[in-house]
Amino acid sequence: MAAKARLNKEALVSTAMEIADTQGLDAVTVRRLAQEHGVTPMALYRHFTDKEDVLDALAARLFEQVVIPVQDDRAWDEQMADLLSAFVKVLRPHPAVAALVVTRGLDSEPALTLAERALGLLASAGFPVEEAAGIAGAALCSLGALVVTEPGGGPAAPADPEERDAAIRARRATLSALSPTRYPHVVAAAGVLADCPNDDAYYERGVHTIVNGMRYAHAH
Amino acid sequence: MAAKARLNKEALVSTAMEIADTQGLDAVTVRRLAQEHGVTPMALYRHFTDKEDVLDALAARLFEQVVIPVQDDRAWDEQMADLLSAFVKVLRPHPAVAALVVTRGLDSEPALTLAERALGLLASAGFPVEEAAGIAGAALCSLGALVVTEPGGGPAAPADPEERDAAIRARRATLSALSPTRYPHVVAAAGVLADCPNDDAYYERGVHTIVNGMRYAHAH
DNA sequence: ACCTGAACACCGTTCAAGT
DNA sequence: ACCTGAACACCGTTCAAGT
Repeated sequence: MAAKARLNKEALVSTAMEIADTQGLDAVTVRRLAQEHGVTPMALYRHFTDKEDVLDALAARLFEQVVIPVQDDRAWDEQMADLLSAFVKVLRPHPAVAALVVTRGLDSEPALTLAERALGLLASAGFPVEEAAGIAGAALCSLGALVVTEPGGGPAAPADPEERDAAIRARRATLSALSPTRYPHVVAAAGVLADCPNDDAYYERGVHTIVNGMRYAHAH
Repeated sequence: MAAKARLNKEALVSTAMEIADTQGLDAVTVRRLAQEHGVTPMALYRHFTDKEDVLDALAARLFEQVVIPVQDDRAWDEQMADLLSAFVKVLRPHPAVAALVVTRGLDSEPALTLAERALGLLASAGFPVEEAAGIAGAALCSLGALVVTEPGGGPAAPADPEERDAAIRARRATLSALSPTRYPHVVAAAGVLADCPNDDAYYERGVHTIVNGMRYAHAH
């Protein structure tokens, strides 16, 4: 990662992504990013106006990677499920960065292409614009929230697998030690709550929950 | 806010909440908190192990305030809607702190009393434990995500109303200026997207979307 | 145009010390 | 037991300067 060519924005975002994935979002630092590229911190300010701008670019990179499924003649809800699944697929490998999606919303240009598609599907279903906007925004943010809670996710992620497992064990122990009379269901679910199995089934359920909520709103 | 009595944990959390609400989450600082109580930064470390611990306490304070509705003999889904509404009611005045709910999950003791109730309702409906745990966690986090996107919400909130309005105007201008051929639906919804009306109806829809997703999963 | 260097006003946190 | 004070290793960002 030594300074080879000229300082490049895309490359900077890429290493920011790597740092976020491995050390958590808090480790993404102007100075750290500069150092990783063998350059002075101030050199970054030629490509970003702010640190905020760096994080915006990081979130935008996520949206860029979404492979938006081609439009076909299936029902709107089936296509919506595919669209949301494509989004989740991109978010899952980057739980720390998913927090940015939740807190920053859909400001970048790549995010808007995704939003455009979601709004289009809702419009084809007959939703009024105001309702569609609220529903689409909520859906995308909720999916972000789903991914953020991935074990070892979040802004201050313990990415070290050993440390991660220790944290999960500690959590399960705390939950199991709760009063079974006051928290019967929490204690019963201690195992699942401590290391909630954020597997394919978990996310499929999340997507289907959201799509079905849309179906419900559609049917009044 | 001068130093009167001895340094008090509850009072510290209260001023942390005020700061978060008015200046955003980033303004919540160990040094700032100490200064506000007329005390040295290190004095806080008698009440909190970490800055993380301060933020955990801040999130916990939110869960404490939730007035959990008393159990009655209505259907599980109606009671669930009330429970989630009670949670949203507490989150709404504190959009910046809601981000902590999303990223930190349900670790505190007050959060677990809320989770216990949600799990109980799902169990009474006949959901298997693993599924119930995933659904309940996702529901609460999603509601947090809904509130975080409140205009002027999020960790770096421009709480100054004048600045907030300026940001909204700027966003609407950007969205309206997009290519209407590439982003027809986004442009059409520019007004709503820029200052999405996070009113009662918006949150009611959010709650109902989630509850109905549960109903769907229940019916397979 | 692109990058450096020194400086400033902040952070969280340590360690040792005071009362 | 509770708090202070000085210090350390970090931040983001400014301004002026170099090539």
